[in-house]
Amino acid sequence: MEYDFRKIENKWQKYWAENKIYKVEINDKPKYYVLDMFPYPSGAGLHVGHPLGYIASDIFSRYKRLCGFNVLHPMGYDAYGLPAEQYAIQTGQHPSITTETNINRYRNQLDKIGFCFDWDREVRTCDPKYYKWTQWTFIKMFNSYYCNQAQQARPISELIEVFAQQGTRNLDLACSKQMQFTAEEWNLKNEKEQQEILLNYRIAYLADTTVNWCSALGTVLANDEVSEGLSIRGGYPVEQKIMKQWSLRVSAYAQRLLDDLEKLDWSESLKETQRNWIGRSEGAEVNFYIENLNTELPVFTTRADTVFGVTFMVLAPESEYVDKLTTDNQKQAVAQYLERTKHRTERERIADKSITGVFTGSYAINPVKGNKIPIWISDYVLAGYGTGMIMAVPAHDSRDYAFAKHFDLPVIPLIEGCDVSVESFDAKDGIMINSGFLNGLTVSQAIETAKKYIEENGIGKRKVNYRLRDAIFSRQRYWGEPFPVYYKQEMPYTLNEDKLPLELPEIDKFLPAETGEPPLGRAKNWQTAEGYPLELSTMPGFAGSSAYYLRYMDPHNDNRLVSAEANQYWRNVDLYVGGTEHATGHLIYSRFWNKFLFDCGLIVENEPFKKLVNQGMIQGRSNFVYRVKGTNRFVSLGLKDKYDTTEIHVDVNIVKNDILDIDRFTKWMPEFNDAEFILEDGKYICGYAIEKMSKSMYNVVNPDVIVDSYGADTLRMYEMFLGPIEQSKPWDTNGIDGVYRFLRRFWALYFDRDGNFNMSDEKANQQELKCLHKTIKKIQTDIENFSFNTSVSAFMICVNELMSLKCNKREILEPLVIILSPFAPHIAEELWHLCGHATSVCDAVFPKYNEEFLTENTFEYPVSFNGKMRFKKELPLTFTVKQVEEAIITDDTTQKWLDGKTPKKVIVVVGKIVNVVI
RNA sequence: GCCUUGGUGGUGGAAUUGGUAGACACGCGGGACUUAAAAUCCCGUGAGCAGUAAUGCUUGUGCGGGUUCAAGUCCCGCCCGAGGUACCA
Repeated sequence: MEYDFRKIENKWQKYWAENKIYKVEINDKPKYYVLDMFPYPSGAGLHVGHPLGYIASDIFSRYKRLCGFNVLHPMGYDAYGLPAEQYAIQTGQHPSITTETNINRYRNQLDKIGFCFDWDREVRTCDPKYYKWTQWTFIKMFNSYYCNQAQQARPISELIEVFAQQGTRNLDLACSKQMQFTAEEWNLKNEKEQQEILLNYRIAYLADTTVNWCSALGTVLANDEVSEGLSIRGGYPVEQKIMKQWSLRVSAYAQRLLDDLEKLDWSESLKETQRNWIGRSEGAEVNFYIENLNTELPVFTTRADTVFGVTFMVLAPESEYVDKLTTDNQKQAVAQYLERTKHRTERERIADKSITGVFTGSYAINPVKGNKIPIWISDYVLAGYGTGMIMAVPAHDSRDYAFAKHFDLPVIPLIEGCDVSVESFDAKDGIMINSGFLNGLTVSQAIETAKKYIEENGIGKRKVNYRLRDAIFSRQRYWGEPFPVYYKQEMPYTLNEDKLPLELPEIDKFLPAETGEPPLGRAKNWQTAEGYPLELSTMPGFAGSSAYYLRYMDPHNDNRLVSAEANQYWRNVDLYVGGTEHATGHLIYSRFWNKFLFDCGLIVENEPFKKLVNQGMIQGRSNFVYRVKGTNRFVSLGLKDKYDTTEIHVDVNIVKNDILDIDRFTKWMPEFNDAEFILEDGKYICGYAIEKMSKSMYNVVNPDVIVDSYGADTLRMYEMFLGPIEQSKPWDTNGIDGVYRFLRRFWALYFDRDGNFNMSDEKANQQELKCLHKTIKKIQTDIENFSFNTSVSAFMICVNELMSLKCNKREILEPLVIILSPFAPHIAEELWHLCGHATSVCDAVFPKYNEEFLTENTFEYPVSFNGKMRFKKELPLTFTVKQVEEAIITDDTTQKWLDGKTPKKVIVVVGKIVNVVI
């Protein structure tokens, strides 16, 4: 019987769906949770790169299930997003319709690949039943503060009580800006004033913040949504602007996010990316006395040792101290400078590195040296980092150096023997000079000594700074979760939980309102029953994706985010598979979100994703044809140098193994109808290039096309065979035939010459058993190591061997079906049923290998030695002492190493590798 | 600049973690079957040299050194690619 993959795949996909084979419930087996990053359903549908990670996780899920685990492997959709909204703006079609259509298309494509998802647990972030819990968590965050002493989020009600009793005394709280007040002061404040203060401590808070404003998109963006001054989506310019926005106090969790990375089984590079993003730096906050303000201002430095070399101070243009420090005669110059920097976008600032700045007119006093130093303003200092002001040490910081040279400020070298006439000396080694009590120390000693001095003399304190900022949580868009927030006396209050979900209202147009308000400004009656106005912004994309993994545990629960029982059982994700592009976005937010819920005692695990595997990107492999200029003649790749040609992208779907299907090409586009061809060896060979997979390059390969012509099992195995899962690689169908052939050969093992299903019950011999057990062992270790490309090879070797042995024995072939089933579930299911089983192959048990069949021939040799060696000559399966001796002696290096001694015990494995013992 | 990764045939990629480098697959060459093609199957395939041949020898994992009986793998110094990050004080 022929291997009819269409028939087989349709049959079993239907069977799986109808019988809910992959439905999971809590039971008494051990659990295993495998999660894919859920997709944003874009209009373009899935391309061949998307399923790569899904296939890997599917194989793993199926394998774990065969090993006796109760495997949770759900799927859903990250359904809020900009493309649907932009499409809505252009066409007027409601984003929910676009989203629904796209989801259906995705589902259709996913179903064809034969995944073992439990679709009963599907979630969509735009579903009110789902986002009810996103809003609910937001309310929790609004009603919490972060206690630095306990390193934990706590209810805000607790803080209100403390304020009423002791004010801010003895408190160490995460906040937007340091505040100090007594209980009396607190108690005298009115409701609005108290609410204002509380916003400074809430984990979800509303505040004036410097934000990335993208006017082309009409919304603010988070740091991870901006790269090099351009928005990641769309590539529009982004500028810095101060706006009142919702933020999440992620920075409070910086240290925990950093520390807990240690426990995670993630790739080193991903952890490193997160460490960089969190950006912990240890240093000190040093107070500088400001003469004309009669006050002290702190600056942050990691180089406290260089305090004797401070020759000026620099303030960020956005700093709140700019006004206070500007003296009357500098007012105009400063105003001019601010005007200029304000209108520069982030991108311009990066592109144009010319040095700019202006003197404020004020001076500070060096706390160790007592001299007067001028205070400048420059945009090379960032308002959002440290205190927005720096002490400049031009001799040992290249940026300060450039500034000093440009404005002709003094440079004082602090390290013995360094030459600062042309550039600064940034390295942290050498012996200190010109530095008072630090003279003669090494730099690292000096840093420590200086910090100690600063603390002991009340000049400042040790301080740890983080680069990680709070996440801006408002978006001026329509297609997102509404905030469960209303305003009373201009202060935000959250809705009662029983009002949730607060559903997204209908609006007539999806553009911002004429008033300049976000789109929700167009909604009618967007207010509470009492008539208080509701928040007009919506939440960003990461709101819905931060805790979706919890919702899968208990997706239909309307009373809890997740029941204690379900959470106790499923705990957290054992294996998370997805792209590395989420390293500084989703994967930080999700960890933060999870830790917050953990602090609230709502969930049992403090990290969401134990093990994480990043699948590589699949790039496109474009094909080209070469048109002779000014004609409609096309010349094959090998001959193109003889002509003057233009390179034209050609649809990769009409090219096979770089050979152009001429017939289809002429029909592809009208202009090619009468094309002529200059062939080589009767074929038209196309050129190729590796590029991003995109429509405009005609290199998008749709998985449906592959499934149609080769079947889902071939697609699955081929995607795995392509190379290591973490590696990026171009999609290249050149090898797919090999995998297809393998499956057909595999199929043929189970059928006799006449095409009848045929297995014998005869006992397997040693060789057949070895072949099987070798394969079981290899596949098992490969799956556990996520090395799927080598697994596919192992199957190929196994089948080739069994074919040459003409093996048709049940004892061998039946276990083989089971170990193949994670990779090619359809063909395995068919064969499993043909073997006479009534239940699905996924309920079988992964066979155990027997080491006995794998090792042979242990041989005792009468002399002494220690170490490892190998034979140059291969030994036969059975051999004599003499043969061993000969084998050893023929090997020069071994002989040299033996140095006249003779081994005592020689262990031979499969005639090859030998352990030799003294 | 800093951090993280990689660099192996014509191509994608293997290598039990220090033990016959190039598994498996593609491609290519040769053959069988066929009227023919497709499909299928078999043989060969890193490079170089010698031989009628089985085979033998030399060389070979980005470059240069080192450790070791033995290095793609470990150590030192470079070169190149990919990704992350960057006026972060």
